[in-house]
Amino acid sequence: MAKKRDPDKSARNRIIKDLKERLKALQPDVLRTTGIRSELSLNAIIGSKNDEYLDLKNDVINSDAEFINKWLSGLKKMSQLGDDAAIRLVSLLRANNFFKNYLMLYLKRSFLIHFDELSKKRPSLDKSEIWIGQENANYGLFVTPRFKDGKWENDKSEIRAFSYGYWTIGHVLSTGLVIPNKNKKIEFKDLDQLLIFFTETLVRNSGSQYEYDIADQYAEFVKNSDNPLNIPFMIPEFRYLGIEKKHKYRLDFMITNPYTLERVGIELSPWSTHGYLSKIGDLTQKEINEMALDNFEYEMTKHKNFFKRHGIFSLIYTDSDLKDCKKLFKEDIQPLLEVEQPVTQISFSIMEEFL
DNA sequence: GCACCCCGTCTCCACTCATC
DNA sequence: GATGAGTGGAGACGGGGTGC
Repeated sequence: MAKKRDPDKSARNRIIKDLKERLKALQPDVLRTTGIRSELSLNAIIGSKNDEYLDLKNDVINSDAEFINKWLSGLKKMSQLGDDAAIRLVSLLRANNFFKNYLMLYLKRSFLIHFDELSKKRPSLDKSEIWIGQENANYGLFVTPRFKDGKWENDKSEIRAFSYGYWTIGHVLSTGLVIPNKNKKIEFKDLDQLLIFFTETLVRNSGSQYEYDIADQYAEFVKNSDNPLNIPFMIPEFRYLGIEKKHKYRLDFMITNPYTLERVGIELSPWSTHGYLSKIGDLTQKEINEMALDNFEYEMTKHKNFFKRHGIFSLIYTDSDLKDCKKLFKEDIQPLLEVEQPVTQISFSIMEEFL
């Protein structure tokens, strides 16, 4: 189904069209003077090296000048290292003005075609895979999942082209949740089905009334939103060790800002499960204090480790907060879900009008 | 060393369907 | 009816791995 048109995107496409026409006009001279057989061959000689000259998976690039600069820096570096294809490109660039002009227009066009992918923050490969849930009911959430050699992995080259906001409701609806080491997925036909699975399977299994309550608030919030697909998915039971069967720690919830990729953990920490000491009738005061210290150390180490390994800061809510989960959700969690896309730094409409 | 296969990159083109 | 956004397939090149 076609989406509503974006005037800035239309302007960008008109600029791309103009660049294509200029490239077409230059092509006969480039092919004649370089001896390259065809347009396809010429484009492949330039384009197939993109991933080597720049870091397509991680670099965030906001202008064609920056893209061309990085590309040429990568080309120079590879030619100095003795790469034959790069040496060939450098010699063509230095000796042939037709080729030089073609290359500059080509790179500019390539940047504009892939502007959406290159200008957004993208998750690194190791942060494109999340495992959630309990020991025998765990699921994987990937950006571009594919099953290969008996396990799930991301299709690396497609991570940057992913069209939904990373770790949003739209993301989960599009990829589903994968079953570890089996070529099976839990897929959701619509939003209602996803939210029911979220509250009644993923969260209810945790056995925490507070988590269940917060999950209900979240589901209501998503249902009432004008644009539910763009809302960050509130990831439940985020596993510290990923797919490993024996888990070390889990976070109650984790929210990722789809634009900045900043992660925030939410830990509901009532005294009854995180501090209360049972069966202490025969223990001395010293032994009781040691037990309490162990509990405290465990909790604090968990949050330090989540930050060190996964870059997650955690907000910890105790009994006084949990007395009113509705208030907690509205005041503390909802603002993390109401994220807005930063204004695009380049206005293609302005470029088209004046340049 | 060579041939082959697979994967990852790119562009072009044909197609569908919403919007102008 | 024309145009444009989005998608998927085809075909190009380059690199790495493998087998002979």
